[in-house]
Amino acid sequence: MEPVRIPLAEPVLLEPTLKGGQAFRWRAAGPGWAGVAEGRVWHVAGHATHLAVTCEPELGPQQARAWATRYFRLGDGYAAMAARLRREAELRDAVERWWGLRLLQTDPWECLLGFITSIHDSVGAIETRIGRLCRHFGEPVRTTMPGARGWAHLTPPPERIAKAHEARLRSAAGMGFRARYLKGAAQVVVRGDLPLGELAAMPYAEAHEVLLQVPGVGDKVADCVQLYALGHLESFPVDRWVLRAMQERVLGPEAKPRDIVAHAQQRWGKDAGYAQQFLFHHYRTQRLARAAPVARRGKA
DNA sequence: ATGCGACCTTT
DNA sequence: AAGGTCGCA
Repeated sequence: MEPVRIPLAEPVLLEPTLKGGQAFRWRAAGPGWAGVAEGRVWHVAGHATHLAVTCEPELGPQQARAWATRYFRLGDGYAAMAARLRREAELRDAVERWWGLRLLQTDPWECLLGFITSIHDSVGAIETRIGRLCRHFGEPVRTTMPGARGWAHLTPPPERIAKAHEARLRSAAGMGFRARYLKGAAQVVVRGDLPLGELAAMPYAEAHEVLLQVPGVGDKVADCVQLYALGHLESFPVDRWVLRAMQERVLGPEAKPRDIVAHAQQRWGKDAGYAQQFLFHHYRTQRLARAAPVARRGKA
């Protein structure tokens, strides 16, 4: 399949976008990135001026283009958003350094599964765990995609997880205490009590309340699903990194997650989600780079 | 209402 | 020590 070329108005920084904790199934593959999403294996490469996309099973050019346009949120008016955020003192460095960092629009179930799996762990461990989960419970598909050649495994649907044994989710996938959450969430979805298809059309606050009823979903996971799958761009997921960044740079050490969300949403509105992504990525990469050499000596 | 420890496994 | 959630003081 000839790659579909998609012209870009603004650059897309693939590495921080695909490996920055929004999705967990992308790997470096030759000149670009290979990943599994929405029942297919994808390969995406790109530059400042265009994206080149292929997939298996193959898709027509218009459909592949439509997928990439949605997945990378190419219609968001990136330049205007980034220009607005760049005027904010606390965000300026982050926006300039990571111009081209994008928000993804992923599948709601894959996203929910990913962020329940992510609870209390590091990105590397999360990717390993999700890989194992998919290998053991997901449908295998043969692929010749560069970087993924051989067999890939699709994300197991809620029906599959709902009937899996919790003990196997723990041992085979390494899910630990999250096994109970994930199975519970899958059961809620299968039962029809979490209308994943309808959430995007609901207002932020309403969808948030619905998501909080799901086992394993608290404020942070709900906000991740709302931001990365439902297109609720005012979501502002507060994890350890964003908590530290906002406390250090904006609201002081006493600020609690609730205060931070409220502040971000009233200050940045529908740009809050992008603001969070810039802040998270900038702060995290800085801190990891600075902490790595020191960490070997012991506690900081 | 607010705060704190437990929770599985892996990096 | 790690991208939280839950349940109980």
